[in-house]
Amino acid sequence: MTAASTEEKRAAISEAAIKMFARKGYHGTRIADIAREAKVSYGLVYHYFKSKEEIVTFLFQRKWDLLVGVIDSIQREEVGFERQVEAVTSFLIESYRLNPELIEALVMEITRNGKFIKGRNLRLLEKALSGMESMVRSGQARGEVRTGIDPKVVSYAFFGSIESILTGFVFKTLPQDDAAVERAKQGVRDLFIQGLRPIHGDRVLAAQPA
Amino acid sequence: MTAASTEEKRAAISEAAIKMFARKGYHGTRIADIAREAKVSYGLVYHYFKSKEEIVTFLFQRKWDLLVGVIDSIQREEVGFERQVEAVTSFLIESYRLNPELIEALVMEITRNGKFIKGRNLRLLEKALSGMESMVRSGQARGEVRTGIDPKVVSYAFFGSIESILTGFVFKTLPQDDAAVERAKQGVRDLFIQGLRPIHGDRVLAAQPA
Amino acid sequence: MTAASTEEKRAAISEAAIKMFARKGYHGTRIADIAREAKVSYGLVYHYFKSKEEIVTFLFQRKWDLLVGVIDSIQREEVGFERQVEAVTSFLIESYRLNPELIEALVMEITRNGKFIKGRNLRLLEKALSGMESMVRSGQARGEVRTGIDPKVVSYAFFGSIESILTGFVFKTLPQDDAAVERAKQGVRDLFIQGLRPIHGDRVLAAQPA
Amino acid sequence: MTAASTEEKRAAISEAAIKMFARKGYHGTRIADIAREAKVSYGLVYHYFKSKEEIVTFLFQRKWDLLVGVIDSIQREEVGFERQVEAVTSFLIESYRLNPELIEALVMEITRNGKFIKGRNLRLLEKALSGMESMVRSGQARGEVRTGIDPKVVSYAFFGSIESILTGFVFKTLPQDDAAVERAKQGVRDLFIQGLRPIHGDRVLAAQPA
DNA sequence: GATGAATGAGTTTTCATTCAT
DNA sequence: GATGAATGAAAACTCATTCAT
Repeated sequence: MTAASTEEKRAAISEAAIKMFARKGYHGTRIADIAREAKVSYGLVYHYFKSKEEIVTFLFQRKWDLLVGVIDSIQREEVGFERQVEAVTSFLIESYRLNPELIEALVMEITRNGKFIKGRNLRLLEKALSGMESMVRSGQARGEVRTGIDPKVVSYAFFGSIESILTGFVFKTLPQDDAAVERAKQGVRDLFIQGLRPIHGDRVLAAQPA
Repeated sequence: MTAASTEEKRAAISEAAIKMFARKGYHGTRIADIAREAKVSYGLVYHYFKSKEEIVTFLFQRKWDLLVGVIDSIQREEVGFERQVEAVTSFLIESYRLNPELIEALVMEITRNGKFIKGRNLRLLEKALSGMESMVRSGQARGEVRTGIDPKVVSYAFFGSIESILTGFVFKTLPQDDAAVERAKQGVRDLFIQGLRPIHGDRVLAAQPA
Repeated sequence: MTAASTEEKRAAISEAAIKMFARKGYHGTRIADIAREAKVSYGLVYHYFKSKEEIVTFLFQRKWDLLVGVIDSIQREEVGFERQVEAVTSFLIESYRLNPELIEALVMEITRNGKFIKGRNLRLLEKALSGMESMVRSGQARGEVRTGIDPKVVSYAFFGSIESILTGFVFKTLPQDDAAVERAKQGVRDLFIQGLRPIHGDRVLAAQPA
Repeated sequence: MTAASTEEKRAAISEAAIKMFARKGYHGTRIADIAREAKVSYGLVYHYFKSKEEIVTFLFQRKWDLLVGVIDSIQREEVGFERQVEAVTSFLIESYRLNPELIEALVMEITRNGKFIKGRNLRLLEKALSGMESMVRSGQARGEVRTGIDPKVVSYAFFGSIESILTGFVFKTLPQDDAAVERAKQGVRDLFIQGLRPIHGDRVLAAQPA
C-alpha cells in the first residue's frame, strides 16, 4: 500500500468499508476490520477519514449520488411512464446482481439505520423518491397514469417494494438465481404498471369501506 | 414499582424498551435508559431479562406474534382476495395511528437492523410474508389474481410498500394527518388490488424488452 | 472498596489522583494509575467522575477553596499588616510540611499548567491574589505599608516567592529539613515585611535610573 | 524552505515551536503544528530534531543559556548589590516586552512543566538561581545586604516574584501597558532592595512568634 | 534534503453485566 | 425483589515516529 493518490486511497478504504458494513453492519464493524480488509494499518484509516462516521458519509454520498443520478436521467427521458418504471426497476434490481455487496451495505445501513437516514442521505433518498413521484405526476398529466392515486404514496410503495426484494436477496430469503431475479424484476414492474394504469372511468375500483 | 407480577414487570420494562428503541435505536439505547424510562433500577432489568438482546427478542416475539396472528386470521377469512388486501393494509397502516412508538421501534430496529432479522424474528417476518403469499396464491387459484406474477415477489413488494410508508410517517417525510394516512391506505390497497387483477388474456402487459 | 458514601468515594479517588498527579503530572497520569492507587477498577472512576478533567477540576475546587478561605480569614483579622504577612506565609509554607503531595500536585499542575489556570481556578488564584492585595492596600491606608508600591505587584511577587520556594521543596533543589523550612518561612516574611515598611519620607530609595 | 543552513533551519523550527508551545503548551502542540507554523513538512522536523523532546531541550538550551549568560555577566559587574538587582529585574521584565512569545513559552512549559525542569534545564535554572544567590552572598560580604536572611531563599523568592509577574502578563491578569510594566519593574526592585537592606543592628525586625 | 503516507502503541471512554448488600 | 456500586472488555481515536519515494 504505497503509491496511489489520495482519492484512490479513500476509494480503496471505502470499498473495504462497504464490504465490512455489508457483512457485519455499521456497529458490528470495527475500524480495524476495515483497515485489515483494505490491507492497511488502522492508523491510516484516520489519515484519510476523520472518523468512522465520515466513512459512511463519504460512502453514501458517492453511491447515492450515482443512484439518484440514474433515476434522475431516466425521469428526464421522454419515453412514457411504463418504460420509465421498467427502466428504474431494471436498474435497481440489476444493481444487486452487479454489486451485491454495495447493495447489501446500503440495505444494511443506509436504509436500515435511522441514524443515517438523516441529513444529506435523507435528502438523497427524498430526491430518488421525488424523482419517481415526478414520473407518476407527469404520467397522470399525460393520461398514462390514473389520477385517483397519490403520487407520493406510489413513490414510497415503489421504492419500498424494491428495497424489500433486495433485502430478500441479501438475507437469502428470496432465491437469487438469474431466473428468480428476472421474476422479481417483472413482478414489480407489472405490479406498478398495471396497478397504475388508468381504467375506464378511473376510480372505479375503490373497495367499499369495510 | 413494588408489587406487580413478573409478567407485568416484564411487560412494563419492554414497553419502556420500545419507547427507547424507537427514540434512539438499539445500539443507541443503554440499559440505564430503559431502566430510567421504566422507573426501575438498571440492576432490576437483569432480574427480568437475561440480557439486552433478550429484551428485543421478547419484545419482538410479543409484537410480531400479534401482527402475524392478525395477518393469519385475515388469511383464513373467506372474503376474497381484494377484501383481504384491504384488511391487511388497513390493519398495518392503522397500527401506526394507534401505536406510533411501537411501529417506530419495529421500523427502526426490527425491520431495519439485520441482526434482528435473524433467527426467530426472521421466521416471524417470513410467516407474515408467507401469509400474504398464501393469499395471493389462493387468489390465483380462485381466479381472482392474475397468474403471471410470482406470489412471493408480491408479498415482498406488499410489505415493502407498507414498511416504506410507515417509515415515511416515522421520519416525517410523509404527512401524518388523518387524510394523508387514509390516502396512503387507499393508495397501497388500490395499487395491489388493481395491479394484481386478472386482465382479459392476462400476461397482456409485459412491457416489451428495451 | 465496597461500602462508603458517594462523597467518600469521590474523595478517595481524588486523593489517589492527587498522589498520582503529584508524582507524574496530569498528562503523565493515566486513569488506570488513579484507579490502581485508589484500589478500584478504572471503570469505577467513571462512575464517579465524568472524565479525567473533571477529576482535576473537583480536586482544585476543594483544595483551592480551602486555601482561599484561609487567606480570606487572615485578611479579615485586624492584627496589622506584618502579622498578616506572617500568618499567610506560615500557613502556605506549613501546608507543604503537612501535605507535601497536595502541594506537589497543586504546584505541578494547577500552578504549572496553563490549561488549568483558566476558568474557575484562575478566578480562585485571583481571589488569593486579591486577598493579599487588599491586605497591602489596607496596610497602606493605615500607614503600615509604604505607598510608593503597587499592591497588585506586591501580591504577585509574594505568591510567586512562595510558589517558587515550594517548587524548590518539591524538586528537592531546596533542603526540606525543618530548619530549612523555617529559614524559608522567615526569609519570605522578613523580605516582605521589611521590603514594604514605610521609611522616613518614603519613596526615598528609588534607585536612580541607569 | 529550500536553501538555509542546518543551523538556520533548526532555529526556524524552534522559533515555530516557541510560538506553538506558548500558544498551546507542550502536550497540546503536535509536531504537525510546529511544522505548519515553520512552513515545513512534518517529516522534515525529524531531519533536524530527533524527537519532540529534543526540540524543547534545544529551545531551552539556547534561551536559557542567553538568560543565564546575562545574569552571569551582571553578577560579574562590580556595581553594588542594588544596581545588580535593578539590572536583573529590568532585563527579565523587559524581556517580556521584547519577546512576549518566548516568555510565554518559557513560562508555560519550562517553568511550568516539571518534566522539563529536569536534567539540563533544571541545572540552568539552578545556575540562574545561584547567580542571584551569589549576588546576595557577595552583597552580604560587602555589608550591602543584611545577613539574617538565607541567600538561597532570597534567590528563589526573587525569581518566583518575576515569574509570577510575567505569568500575570501572559495570562492578562496584570495590565501590560508600558506604565504597568514599569510599575512592576519598580515594585520588584524596591521590594528586594529595601527588603534586603541592612538595618541598624540588623535582625531587628523578626516578628515575634505568634 | 523534502515530503507526507504509513504504522501502531497507548489512552480515554463506554456500557453490558455481575454481585454484594 | 431491589439497588446501584463495581468490573473490565472492547473500541474509537491520537500522534510521535519511521520510511519509501
